[in-house]
Order: sequence, then C-alpha cells, then structure tokens
Amino acid sequence: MSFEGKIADEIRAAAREAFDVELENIHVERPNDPDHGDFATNVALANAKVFKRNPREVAGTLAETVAAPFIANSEVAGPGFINFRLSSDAVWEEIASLIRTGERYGRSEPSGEPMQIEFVSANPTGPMHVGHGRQAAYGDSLARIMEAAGRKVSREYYFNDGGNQIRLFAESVAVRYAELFEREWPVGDPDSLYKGEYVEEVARDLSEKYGDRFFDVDRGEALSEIADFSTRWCMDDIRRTLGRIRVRFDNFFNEKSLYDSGGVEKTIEKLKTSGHTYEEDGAVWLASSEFGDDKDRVLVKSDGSYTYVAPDIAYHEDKWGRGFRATVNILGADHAGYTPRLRAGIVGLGIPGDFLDVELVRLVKLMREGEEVKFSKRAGNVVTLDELLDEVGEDVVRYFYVRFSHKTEMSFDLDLAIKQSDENPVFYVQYAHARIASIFRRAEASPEDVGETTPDDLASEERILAMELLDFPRIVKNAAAKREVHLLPTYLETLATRYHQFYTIHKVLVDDEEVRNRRLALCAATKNVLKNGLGLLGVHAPERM
RNA sequence: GCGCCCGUAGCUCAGGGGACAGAGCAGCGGACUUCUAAUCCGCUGGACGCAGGUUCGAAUCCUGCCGGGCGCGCCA
Repeated sequence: MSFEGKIADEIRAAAREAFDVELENIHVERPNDPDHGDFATNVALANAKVFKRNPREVAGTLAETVAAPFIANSEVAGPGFINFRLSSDAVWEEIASLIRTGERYGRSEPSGEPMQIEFVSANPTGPMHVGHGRQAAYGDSLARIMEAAGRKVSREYYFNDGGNQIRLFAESVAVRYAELFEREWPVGDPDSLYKGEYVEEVARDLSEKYGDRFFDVDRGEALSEIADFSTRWCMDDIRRTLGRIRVRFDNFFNEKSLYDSGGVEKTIEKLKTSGHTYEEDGAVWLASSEFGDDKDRVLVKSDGSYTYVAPDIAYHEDKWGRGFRATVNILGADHAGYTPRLRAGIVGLGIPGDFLDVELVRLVKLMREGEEVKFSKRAGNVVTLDELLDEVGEDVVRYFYVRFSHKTEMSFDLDLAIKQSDENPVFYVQYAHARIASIFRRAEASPEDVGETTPDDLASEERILAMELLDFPRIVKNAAAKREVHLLPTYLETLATRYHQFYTIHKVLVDDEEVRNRRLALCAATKNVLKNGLGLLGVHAPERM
C-alpha cells in the first residue's frame, strides 16, 4: 500500500480513538514545500464541522494520537494541517522494494474490463501529417499507461476505404497515371482532386506494376482497382511511419469489410425498425436530435450511397458485438461536432450512449518563420510526419507531442524545433538516465545487483530524490484515470531535476562502502523509474549520450 | 446565433479546494584537475482574461461577460 493510504488509515484510526468520529475521504498529499514534511493532510480543516472544534486543536490531538513505526514525526502547521515525516527506514524499505520490482515498478495488478482504444484512423488518402502524429503519440502512450494501470488494451485503427474521398483520391491518381502515358483521364471537377506529390508517386508505382492496362477496361472497374491499389499504398506508407515512432496496432479495421459483410445495411435496417429514422427528400435520416444532436442527420443519401456516419455506427455496433464494454475514441478536435450524431446512432441501436467515450486531441498549430502554416490534405501542402521525424528525430517528436495536455492547442515551431532539438526536455530526462548508466559502467556493477543497504541518515538531496521516486506509481495511476498523458513528462522532468541536483552535490563512487552502496541504490532506483516512465511514452532510455 | 474546448511570467506550458502561484526557454551573473557541464546554483520577470457567487479558504468549483480555437454538409 502507498504511504498516502497508510497515513489515511492511521488518521482514520486516530479520529476514531480520540474523537469517536468516522472519517471518509481522507486527503493526503505531498506538499510542494519540503519544509512541510513528506506528506500532509487537511482533515482537521476539511472536517471542522464534524469535529465541532478548532481545526488546530483537532490537528494537534490527531498528530499526537497517530503512532506508527513508519512515521518519524507528525506536527501541526498553518491553519490546521498535519505534516508527516517518514522514518528513513520506511523510505528505504520502499526504495529496496522498488529496485527488486524492476520493470514492473509502477505497474498495477490486472484489473478492470478490457478496453479498446481507437486512434489515428486517418484515411488512406495520403501520408500522415503532423496532426495525426499527435493523436498517434497520445493514443499509443495512453494505451501503454492504461496497460501499466492494469487494463488489458486493444489498439485499433479504423480506416475508411470506401466512400467519396476514396473515389476522389483514386481519380486523382488516375489523372497522374494518364499523364505518364500522355493521355487524358476525364474527371468531373479538377479542383477537388488531391494534389500532393505523393499522388504522382502512387501513379508511378501503379504504372510500373500494371502498365497501361487501365485504359482498356471499363472506367468504373479501373477506378475501383486503382482505388484498391492506392489505398493499400497509403496504408503501407502510414504503417511504415507509425513504425518509426513505435506505434503499433492490434487491429486495422476497414470500413469496406462492413459493406462486404452487409453490416452497414443490417445496421440501417435495425435503426429503421427501431423507429429512429425517417425518409425525406429521397434520403434516409437519423432522428439524432432526439438524442441530443443539434439536428437530424442523413444516413443514406438520395443517390443511395451512405454518409460517413452510417458505416461508423455499424462499426461501433461491431465493437459492441465483439464484447468490448469500455472504449475510448481518440479524435481530432475538428470532429467534436461529429460525436453526438454517432452517439445517437449507437443509442438508437439500444447500446448505452456512454459506450462511445471520446477524447478530443487539439490540433497542432504549425509555425514556420513565425507564421502559421495553413495546410490542407487535398491542396497537398501538408507537413508530413515523416518530414518532421527526419528533421528532429523520433524521441523528440514523441516526447514533444505528449508533453502538453492533449486538450491544449499546441504550437509547433518547426524552425525552433530543429534549432533547439538539442535543448529539448527529452534530452534532459534521457541524460539523467545515461549519466546513471555511465556510473554503473564505471562501478562495474549492474543496477540489478544492488543489494539491500542501510539508509543511515539520508542527505537532503537523497531524501528528496527518494520521495520523488516513490511517487511514480501514483503518477501512472493518475495519468490513466484522467487520461492525461502529459503528467508523465511533467513528472519525469521533475525526477530528472532531483537526480541532477543529487548528482551535482554527492559523488556516488566514494570509498566509504556504505555510502557508496546507498547512492548506487538510489541510482539504480532512478534508472529504473526513468526507463519505465520513458517506456510508457515510447521513448528510448539511452545508456550513452 | 447555438454547442464543445481554452485564457497562468516576454514565449511554450505545469499546477489533486488549501500553507508565500511553478518549470523550461529567452535575458543577466556564477560553478568543470573530481562518476558525462546535454548539468548545477543565483538574479530578473505575474491584475492566474474581467466581474460576481459558493467556502473558514478559489488559479482550481458555479454563473455571467470579454477574448481565442474548433464544430454546426445528402464531405470525411
């Protein structure tokens, strides 16, 4: 059990003993100011009404009543806080346990329902751009954190390989393809075509593989084959890029399979039967406004084709059918208005609305030379994730993406990112790890070999470092519960600071064996936590820098 | 206009209803004969957007306003 939990138990017992009061929700926290002890609680203040006494007086009595071997000292401070200081033995016992636990330190026992996290889900109509990158980094890190918190997680990528955008993309490729043979491929509206350079690349690969055969077959058939080829090309490209930043998926789910299996049709029929649809102007509408949407939405267009939401509802029904009961959808913030209609469809099928649990990731504002770079996929002026990775490197990119709350708009200054890449906070954290590795090389010892050592009295920097290390499991749990990945980078930077401060003041490899062993143990513990923490973000913990 | 999100140091951002609001970058000044100076220490820097409310106590919770972002297609 954590120290917070143990202290809460002690206080509960003390309140019972001294005041015959049963306390609930005892809040124990780590104070910002080290002068306020290792832990503090506001129970006397928060429960002033229950105690019907002066908070300072209550705190004084509780502080006196609390008696446990792991508490070295408890005292009243300020308006009625109780500050606790742990015994060095108790702290050290935890550090020893931390080292023994190794890579499992910070991980919880399996608990909770299996969870499915859907993220990225970028359409295969082009390369991943910097906005997708943020969703990929956030989603994958969240998945890792959830797993550490004990959940079983399935990562899924849903991709749209049918529909209007795909048709447009296939036409775009076809036009380039035709150009390679100095022929024309007639299209409706040239302005709506995709324009990136990669379109030409796809066309070139297409021509290399199939030659000019698409001029001889039926246009619709040709286009369908070109669409298959082009979407596969893009998905391969996307998978390769995801691999670069160490993002993996358990399942790639394609929209087309829902058409092929008749799933979309079945879902629409079910919605019709349930009475939540109606026909108007030749289209089938979902009465989504009954379920909190601003207005009703079209499911089946008057030309018989489906809107995007139709297969997506079927997809979520499929998720439910596969037995998932806890899901998270990670979407770009530009999809905020889309959620209510999807939820309406799900509820219309009799599935609980909270089955659709959405986490919106704010878009990335790209700056170049102080100017915002506006981009659009179709116009082809995107900054791709690959370009960014080429320029600043995988660890920097992954770390930088999740350093800030996914809820805040993030501006990514490309020039600054390149120029300052060696000042990026990720190196600060990694450097602490590399420094420790260097010490163990020098000591010809392995962090795993560090046995039990007595704490003696810990120096201030040693104690502060130790307390920070012991906070790691709580940070992981909290990040999982709040789905705030950025709490980890924030924590890791604080931890690295504590280590660098310790390192500057105390030499590890001293002659005094007891001191040396104690400091090596702290190094081993720090190395372990840094590695585990960086691992949750998909960032390397280098042995040398 | 309606809905969701966001306003904290010059910039990028942390901040579990509590004890003097923090970090990094930028600026200024120090510290390498010593386990990696990609580091450390100090200084400068703030109406926590504004106004009310709840509370013993609000950057944090509630309401209203102001400012910004996104959404409001038979696009995805």
